[in-house]
Amino acid sequence: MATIYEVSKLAGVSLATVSRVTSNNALVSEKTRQKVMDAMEQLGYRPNSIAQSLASRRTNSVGILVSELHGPFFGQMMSGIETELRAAGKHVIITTGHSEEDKEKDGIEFLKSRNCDALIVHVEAVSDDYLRDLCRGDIPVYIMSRLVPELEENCISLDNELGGYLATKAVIDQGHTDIAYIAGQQFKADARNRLIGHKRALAEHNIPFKDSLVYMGDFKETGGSEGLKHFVDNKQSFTALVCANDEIASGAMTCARELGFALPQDLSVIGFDNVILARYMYPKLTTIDNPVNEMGQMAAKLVLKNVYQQDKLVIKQIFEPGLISRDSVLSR
Amino acid sequence: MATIYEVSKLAGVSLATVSRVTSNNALVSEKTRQKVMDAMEQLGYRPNSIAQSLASRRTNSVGILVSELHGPFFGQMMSGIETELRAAGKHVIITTGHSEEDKEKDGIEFLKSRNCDALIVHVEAVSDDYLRDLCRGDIPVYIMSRLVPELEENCISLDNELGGYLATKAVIDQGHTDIAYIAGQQFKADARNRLIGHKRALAEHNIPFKDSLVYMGDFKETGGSEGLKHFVDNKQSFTALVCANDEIASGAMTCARELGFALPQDLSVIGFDNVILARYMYPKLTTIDNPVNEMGQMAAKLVLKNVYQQDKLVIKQIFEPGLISRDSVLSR
DNA sequence: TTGTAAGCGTTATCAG
DNA sequence: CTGATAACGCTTACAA
Repeated sequence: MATIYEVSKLAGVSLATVSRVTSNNALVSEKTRQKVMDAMEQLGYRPNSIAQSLASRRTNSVGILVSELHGPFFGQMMSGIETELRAAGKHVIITTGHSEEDKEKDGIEFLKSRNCDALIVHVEAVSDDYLRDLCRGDIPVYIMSRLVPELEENCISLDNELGGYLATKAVIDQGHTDIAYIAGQQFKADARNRLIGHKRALAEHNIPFKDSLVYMGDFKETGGSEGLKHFVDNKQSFTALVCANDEIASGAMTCARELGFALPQDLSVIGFDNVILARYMYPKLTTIDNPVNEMGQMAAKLVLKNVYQQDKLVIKQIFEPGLISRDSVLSR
Repeated sequence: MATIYEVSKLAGVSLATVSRVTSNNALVSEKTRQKVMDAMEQLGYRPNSIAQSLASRRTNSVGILVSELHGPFFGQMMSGIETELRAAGKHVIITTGHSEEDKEKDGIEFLKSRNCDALIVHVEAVSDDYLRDLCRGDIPVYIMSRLVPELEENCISLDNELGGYLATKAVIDQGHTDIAYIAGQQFKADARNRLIGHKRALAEHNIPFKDSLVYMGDFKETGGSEGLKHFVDNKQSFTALVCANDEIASGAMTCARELGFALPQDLSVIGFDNVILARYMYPKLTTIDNPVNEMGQMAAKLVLKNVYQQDKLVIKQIFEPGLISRDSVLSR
């Protein structure tokens, strides 16, 4: 591979000048620029990004930490991030935290050791304090889908309370008043806020909140099936089921069918996230849109703006969820 | 951040010695090693990976090119690759090709410019010739889910012909003889081979192959719905539908239901890939397992072995698909 | 507008 | 087993 040295020789200019034309930021006369370009072309020169990084103290890489590499949620998120960053010539280094504290911290260390210019993390297990500490370090960190007090500037998040509210309101608007709720793990802020939104919707419509109609599950299919069984075992009666995410809804629907419910006639179900599989389910799932892809793009823009000085980018830090009506909620 | 220089000073040894203990490969006396370790500890020293790369001409990064970052198929694949590589202290730089020739080539160039030690690519649009050329270059390239003639050594692939055979055989074994098939785009080798397997299964069971029962679609939901409509519009009669992948199956099932079919009573459907959503569909989809996750791991092992000299790893280049029986195929 | 030269933080080669 | 010292390929003051 040709080096900048050979280019400078062939073009008959100094190293510095070649560097100037490649980085395209300093003033070089059109004539010399052309000479240099020709030489580069002729030698098939491509700058060595490692050497560039070492000298400029900038790697043009941003580290991404997600819980999992698979799953529609993270897929959308990474997709949004990568598209935006790639277009700007930056690359993403991706690693996983598996929603476990140790692994999340480990992933972050790993990324830091890789000299990323910035980090975009989706962490669930690590504490707010840890994050505040982390943000005090020398590498900029941006946080996805989580609003950390004192770190609002670094967060891209969804208004989960509103989402929870909208979900429950959607079934109330269809005439339901006996409404069960399967929640996510309450150590996760989004799960907590969605539940709060649920309660607000009930209160606003004068429907008394009953503990017996809430099941604390987790964000997985099994959470849904266990939740539904729990309600049935306890002889609760309800015509609508609000689920804290789509996977829960899927598990609950499968289970409901096994227990002999006709869907959506005997039971209306609403999810949250509008993850791809919501479209594939039967009946197609009514749910709350979580614009993860856009949020991913926005996180990328945030780093482009703050870290790479792309000043005119407009940033939006809090996103609003919206109702996606499909076939799983029936009017009473 | 402390540098190797400060460590060497504090430990009272030379740069070279510090380097020896960090890279842990040369012989250093236990005593000096300890001194150095202490100094590193005390300074919170972490080697600068960029400088290491520049000096050692090795980045410890492997470039991954997938068609999309979202979607269960690629999720599984990346997951397999990342887990394995991360455990070995290597990192992955991920980018996308969107199944378009230009973008795939572009992605590869991007990765090359990033000085990756190796590339693992899942490309669909680029020609075999291009890949053969690419492999002649100085950076090792490994190819996922595609068997390129003359490049067998660099490929990790699935026996798609066998998979296609197994899918069709599965419905034949359940007593079906009128079998429709919705294929994927025939410029993709896997789509072609699955169809060949389908034909072999028919032939082996003395079921005449009829052109009218094959629809050339694409690997998406819409391919499934269009295919099914096509057969119905042409008044074809069939009791089983074999789909070239799960998304096609999903589209076909949704469409079938809209057309008034009861599933699986009126129509048995089988998919291919055993992508996560297969579990979520109703009825749960019978399909062919495509062990993408394992294949991803294996690709990673291949680079660990060939590029990073982890010699004792055992490599398997061709994977076998298997039948996953669920609820969407009914016995006649 | 262009050139000179000093880093950037390591690894690797050679002596000792 | 340890130490000098020259790369690695580029960026960036500073000078001209």
